[in-house]
Amino acid sequence: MNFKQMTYFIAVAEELHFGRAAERLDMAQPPLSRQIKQIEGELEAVLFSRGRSAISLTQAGEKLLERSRAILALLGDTKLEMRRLCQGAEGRLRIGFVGSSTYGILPTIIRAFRAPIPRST
Amino acid sequence: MNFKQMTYFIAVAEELHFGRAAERLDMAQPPLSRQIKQIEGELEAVLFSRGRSAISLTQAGEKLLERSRAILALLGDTKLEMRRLCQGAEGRLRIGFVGSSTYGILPTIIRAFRAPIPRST
DNA sequence: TAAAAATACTCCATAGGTATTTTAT
DNA sequence: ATAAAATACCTATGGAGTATTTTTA
Repeated sequence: MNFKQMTYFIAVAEELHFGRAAERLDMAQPPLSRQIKQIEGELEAVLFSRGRSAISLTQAGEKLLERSRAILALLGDTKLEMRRLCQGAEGRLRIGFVGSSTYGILPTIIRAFRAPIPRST
Repeated sequence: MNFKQMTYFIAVAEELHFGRAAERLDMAQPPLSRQIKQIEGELEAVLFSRGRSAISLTQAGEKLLERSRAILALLGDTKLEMRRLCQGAEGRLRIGFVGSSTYGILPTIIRAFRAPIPRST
């Protein structure tokens, strides 16, 4: 089971209809059915009760829905955190030097930043 | 980023050495390096400071290690829960009927369970 | 210069698509 | 009989391997 399969499962669990879930996921119905089957195989659990004009979540399915949402939320949160940390790192970048005047050396620093990174020999 | 990449990242973060991490993951070093690079690209974050004889976690890397462990723990927990629910479902299966004696019909029930499921016409 | 990571390339597994069949009301 | 899910088959993306190059202490 992977994150993509979790989003697939959540879509089917919310729509309770493979066709509509596939549409919402912008994919075809057969690969969606197969992915759900694969999850069921891997977990050795039946997640949906299939009937012609109504599928419903089993007890295991209900639980998995809950957990999948929690896991995906934690993942999303982590991605935001990563972005935040990078911005923070940029925000903390300060350059200082000791000398009588900043103005003389500033253009040199700027040129150094803009120049291609030299290879070591 | 997916679960597999998380386990890759955790291995490198713990070993602080791509070669050893690859060995531990029972895979070659180049695909491991590529997967880590791919994570860094997706998250737009540098996770390791690379030096010749020492790599180390950046601040973002430390955070991701923490979060990855939490996410994988939650996933493992979920899988156990699924198994537990299925066992529970099996445990609740009871068959009853109204009649004077169980013994006469029991072999019939057993045969019915063992027979191939008939197709509807 | 040597140990380690990155790159180049090749191959294969699997996710996804289309067409079709099976199922259940 | 019909709507919906499952199956069959094909294609293509990308993950993993081997060989090699690049890096830096």
